[in-house]
Amino acid sequence: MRIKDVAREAGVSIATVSHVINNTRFVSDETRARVMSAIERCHYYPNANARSLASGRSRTLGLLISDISNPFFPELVKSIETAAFERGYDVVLSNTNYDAARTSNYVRRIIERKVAGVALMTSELDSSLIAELARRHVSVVFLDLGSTGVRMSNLCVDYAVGIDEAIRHLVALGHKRIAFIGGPKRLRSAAKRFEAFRESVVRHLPSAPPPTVYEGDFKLEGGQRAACEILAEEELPTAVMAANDMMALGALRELHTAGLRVPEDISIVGFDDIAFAALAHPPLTTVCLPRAELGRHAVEALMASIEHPEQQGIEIEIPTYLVVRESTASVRRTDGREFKPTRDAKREAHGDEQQPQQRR
Amino acid sequence: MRIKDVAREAGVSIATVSHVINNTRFVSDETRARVMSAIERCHYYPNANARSLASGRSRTLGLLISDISNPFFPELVKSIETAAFERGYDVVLSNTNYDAARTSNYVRRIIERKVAGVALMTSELDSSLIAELARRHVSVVFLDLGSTGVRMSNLCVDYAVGIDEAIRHLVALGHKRIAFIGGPKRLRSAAKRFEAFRESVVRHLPSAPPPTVYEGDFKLEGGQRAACEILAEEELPTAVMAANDMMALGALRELHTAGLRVPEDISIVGFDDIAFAALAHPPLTTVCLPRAELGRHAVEALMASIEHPEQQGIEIEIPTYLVVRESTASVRRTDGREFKPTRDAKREAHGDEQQPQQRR
DNA sequence: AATAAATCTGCCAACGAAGGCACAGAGACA
DNA sequence: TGTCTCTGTGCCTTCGTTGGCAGATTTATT
Repeated sequence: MRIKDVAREAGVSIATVSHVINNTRFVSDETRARVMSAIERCHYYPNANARSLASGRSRTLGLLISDISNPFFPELVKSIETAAFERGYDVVLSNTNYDAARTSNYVRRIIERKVAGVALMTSELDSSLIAELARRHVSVVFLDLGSTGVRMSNLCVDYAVGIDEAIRHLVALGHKRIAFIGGPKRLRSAAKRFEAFRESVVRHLPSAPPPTVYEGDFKLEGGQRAACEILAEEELPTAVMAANDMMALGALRELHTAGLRVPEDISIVGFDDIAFAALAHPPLTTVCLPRAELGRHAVEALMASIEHPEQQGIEIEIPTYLVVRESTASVRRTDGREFKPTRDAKREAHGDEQQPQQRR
Repeated sequence: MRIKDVAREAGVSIATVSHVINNTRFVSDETRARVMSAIERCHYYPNANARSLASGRSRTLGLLISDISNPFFPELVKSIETAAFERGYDVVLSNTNYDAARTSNYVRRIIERKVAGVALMTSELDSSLIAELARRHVSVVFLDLGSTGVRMSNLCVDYAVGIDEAIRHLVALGHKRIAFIGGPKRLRSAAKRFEAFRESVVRHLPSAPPPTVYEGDFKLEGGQRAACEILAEEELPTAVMAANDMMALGALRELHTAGLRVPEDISIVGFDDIAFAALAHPPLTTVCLPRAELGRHAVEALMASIEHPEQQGIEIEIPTYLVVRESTASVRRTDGREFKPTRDAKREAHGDEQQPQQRR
């Protein structure tokens, strides 16, 4: 069942069969029809490995993330996979598991496979690996990793818009003391989130005392620990913003077991809008990092740089936005009555509230 | 940077280089060392496509699931990917998205790629596709799809053990009226879960009235709808078991908004033990389907059938087990006092309570 | 009718590595 | 010294496509 058999069956040359399959040069309708029917009759499936060898590229995209079981990733992976599928590309998934050795091993495999492009979203990548990918002419798109000097595509998450929306939302609800639970400082994404928070608070609460900041680990436990610290403060904040939803959820749990009611006693805002967020109790107000969109853009950027290797280095900004749910509410005034929210606080955020599905 | 260059650099033949790389025939230590250093000096990365073409097999595993964003899958994918990585295989991920056309497209691609093996866990697979895979000599392992007649490996989830544990747990807590929220009847896995439930109830509550059964959709909404129906009953059950966690979570939410306290007023048991389960409020008692184990076994079975194509058709049972959290408690007696639980109810389940992580 | 310009198709050399076949050289043994 | 058996390597075909080059046929042009 090789192309040769199809050619014989159709009474044409191998080249012609190849060209009708790939649409790579004109073939008359009549010949094309003969070839098609021969392909059908032979149950011919082209050998992808032979094609890749001959053409030098495989119709494959690499996807290098840290851990698919981190609830941030599945949606991203799905959208990338879907976009790739539509373009005839397959996706090979690689979890670095936060392990540098493993990561470099993956990079090697990606190169050996002549993968057409890679989407990267893991901090385990040092510059030598990136240089290696560049040297081997693998198209690369960084997802929120900050530009790395190399002329490669880069999708940049705009943390500021969403976080600013969140702060405005809180301020409109009367909050003035807003604590922040950040991620590990060494991580770029954590730094960017914090910076956006800080600037926004300065802008909207210029006269308020500077917010207290706790360093978390982007995990549930970090949120819980931070919440404990918060609870130990003399004066509690009226709202807490966490740099990601897992920590927000951790804080939520901890504050709850401490007897505080959310949002009546304290408001919580998360970041990412993972599937859990909508299912939490109460459903979490959070800033959505639109991962499906990120994935789509990633594949588009990859395709562009595969097809036009000369014009590398696209930069795209992915905006974030607030999704208001039930973990935020008006701050209670010292006289026990509720703060009267301004109109801004009631405005609906444009989040599309999808519930995660379950079915097999 | 082809093997030819390495051969010249090392002063040996192409064949020798190939053989040191693949460890496929004896090479003297001295020659081997020369080759290794030449490989190093040349920064030689073997071309995976050429290797696959020449050998007829690519070191790739296919993974065909319905939807990675379904919280059931990420852990499974991770364990498969990890096990494959350790054996030098890459994983190409395919989401069928519950779409038959897409699925058959994927099967075609899998064949074209000369993938060494595929793990299947999606119901969008008709027998003609399976036959096609068999004809093209692709090793296949079914994950909980029921034996399909074909002589292929099959990992079978043993629902009965875990569900029986759950029912014993509930009965020990004094529950006698246990409702069941099932999955879509057409799905094999849903049928198996229900059957296990039914048998267990008959065994442990022989004199009780037959439990009421609600048909759900394996999604949050299905659980909510079922809970509504339950709330409309004249006599409420004291416990609800759902065929998966998403429905259990949906029911939990609905019962909660209806003013019922879980577990004080009604107990809930889920199935799967997805990451959400431990984060719910209250944390969900559920039957764990150990997906990491399932994934490991899948890869092992695949490797076995790749290396010994003659002895196909391995069958393995994956046990399930109860994880007791806080959504189940003693039933309240009609006199208002608590039912005194038997010792069985307090026994710790052997679940390893891992929190999902978040970090990038 | 001769010629030029399109159309359409075939031939064949890559692509990079695997693996069967064969052979040189070293040591064993007579 | 001749023969036999290992050991360790090299040569060369093969894997199934792609794509450059050129050839054959048809159609437009003068």
